Amino acid sequence: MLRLHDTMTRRLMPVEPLEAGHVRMYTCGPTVWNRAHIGNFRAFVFEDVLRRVLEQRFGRVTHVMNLTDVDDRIVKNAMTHGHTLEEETAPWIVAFFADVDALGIRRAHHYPRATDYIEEMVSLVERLDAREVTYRSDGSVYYRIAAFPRYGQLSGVRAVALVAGASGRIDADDYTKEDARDFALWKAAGQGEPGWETRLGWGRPGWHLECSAMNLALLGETIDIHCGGVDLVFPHHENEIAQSEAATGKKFVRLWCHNAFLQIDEAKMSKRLGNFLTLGDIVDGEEGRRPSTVRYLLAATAQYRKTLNYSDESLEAAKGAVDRLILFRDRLDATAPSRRDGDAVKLAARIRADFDACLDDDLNLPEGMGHVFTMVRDANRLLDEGRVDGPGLDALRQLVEHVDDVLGVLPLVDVERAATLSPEDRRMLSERAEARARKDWATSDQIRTALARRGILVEDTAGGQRWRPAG
RNA sequence: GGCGACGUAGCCAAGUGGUAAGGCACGGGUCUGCAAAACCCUGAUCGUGGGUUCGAUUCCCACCGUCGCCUCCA
Repeated sequence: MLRLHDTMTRRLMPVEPLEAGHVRMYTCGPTVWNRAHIGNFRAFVFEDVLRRVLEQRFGRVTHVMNLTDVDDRIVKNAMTHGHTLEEETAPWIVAFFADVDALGIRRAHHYPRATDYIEEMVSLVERLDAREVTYRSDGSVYYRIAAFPRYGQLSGVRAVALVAGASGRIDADDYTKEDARDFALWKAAGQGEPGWETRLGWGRPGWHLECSAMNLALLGETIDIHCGGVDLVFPHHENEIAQSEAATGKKFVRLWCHNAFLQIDEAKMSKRLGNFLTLGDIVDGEEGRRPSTVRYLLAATAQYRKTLNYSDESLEAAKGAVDRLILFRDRLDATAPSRRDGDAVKLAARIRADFDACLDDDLNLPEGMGHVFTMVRDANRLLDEGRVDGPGLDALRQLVEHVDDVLGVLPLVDVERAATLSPEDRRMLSERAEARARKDWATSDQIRTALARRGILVEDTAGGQRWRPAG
């Protein structure tokens, strides 16, 4: 049984969807004001792994991820550039999906944009008005935290302990609120600023409102799982709870999952600190890293609730792990069944059970991969000894497929390989094969060296030469 | 100041009340025309100090260190 750490109760909770065989999941998506960096993608990759496990266990998942396409930064940039909001965000949305695809992240079923749900948000505010948890000030609408006694339950942040501006991230004077803890549901917009003329007046939605409104519209009043980075626990998710539960009177989320940060040079990777890298930086940079390596690093290097360190060495190690796995898959594909049987079927069954158990235990993919690599060693030994028969090969192949159904790196490697070989590379490979056929080692080695400089590693096997991309 | 997380071999990182997975790197070996891959061998007593226990890296306390959240950052 799959169990996940629930932020609300702070314990492992079994996943039991409200509707049998159908999990409803909402994950906080990007604010499209800039290109998302790989720290952001740690969250999206984690959520993708979760989604894949949920699909294995429950069959059906409805996954919603919002695109926040209106916020203070977007408004500011749009005005600076003379863009509409849509013009300002369009390129970043395109870039986001390019990275999602490059990292093999399964696309959510819905990517609602905040700006497409203005009416839903206005209605939600009206419902909150009816519950008397709102108030007006300077044309904006605020949520009165004092009216929601459960406030703070998710984050453990006690109301009294909150110090306005303690993080140094906001100028508290910018807001005219009754209480520093209150937050804007609807923000009055100035002349010439982007906004919407609505029943709440001229303005734009506050940050948290969209998630409550779109959850309600696409998944219903109570959802099974809601995910995001730990930084969203407070205030974002706390505020979502306050909005949603005050409006519906029902439990909003049954299980809250939050992933830890990606760290670089002993600090959280973030736009604000300027210590961030995008997928493009890594893939197009000098090292020429591959998306499959980045995915492995983000998905399988550390358990999702542990801080993960980014460094060139950790990328190198991730690459090594991907190589080991892909070479093993290749070997299985290239191997003919032997007569003798070394119990590979039993080995595969045992490792599969171990792997699944690790994932069931709060998605511990790093531990699961430990079992997988133990299997790779044992299976390679059996293959060396010629002790894997037909059923054994099938079982091992199916196991690799089962593992990668969660890990998701093998298809990326296949794409990378297809894109790596130029016509010139192909010509050199066939020349080398010919040289080898006539035992012209000098020419053969020379071409191998030349290909290596072009990023193609060639190696010889009993079945002929094979190659793989370096980097 | 409030709340929380973490500290395991050169690096990354699992894990357990009974003497510690896996990946990368390093060294030796088998195999190979050479190399690669693969396989074999080799490395840590788990931040520090106490406590509980027959026994703790794993539970408790203190301390040291690192990191995060505390209003629009995944």
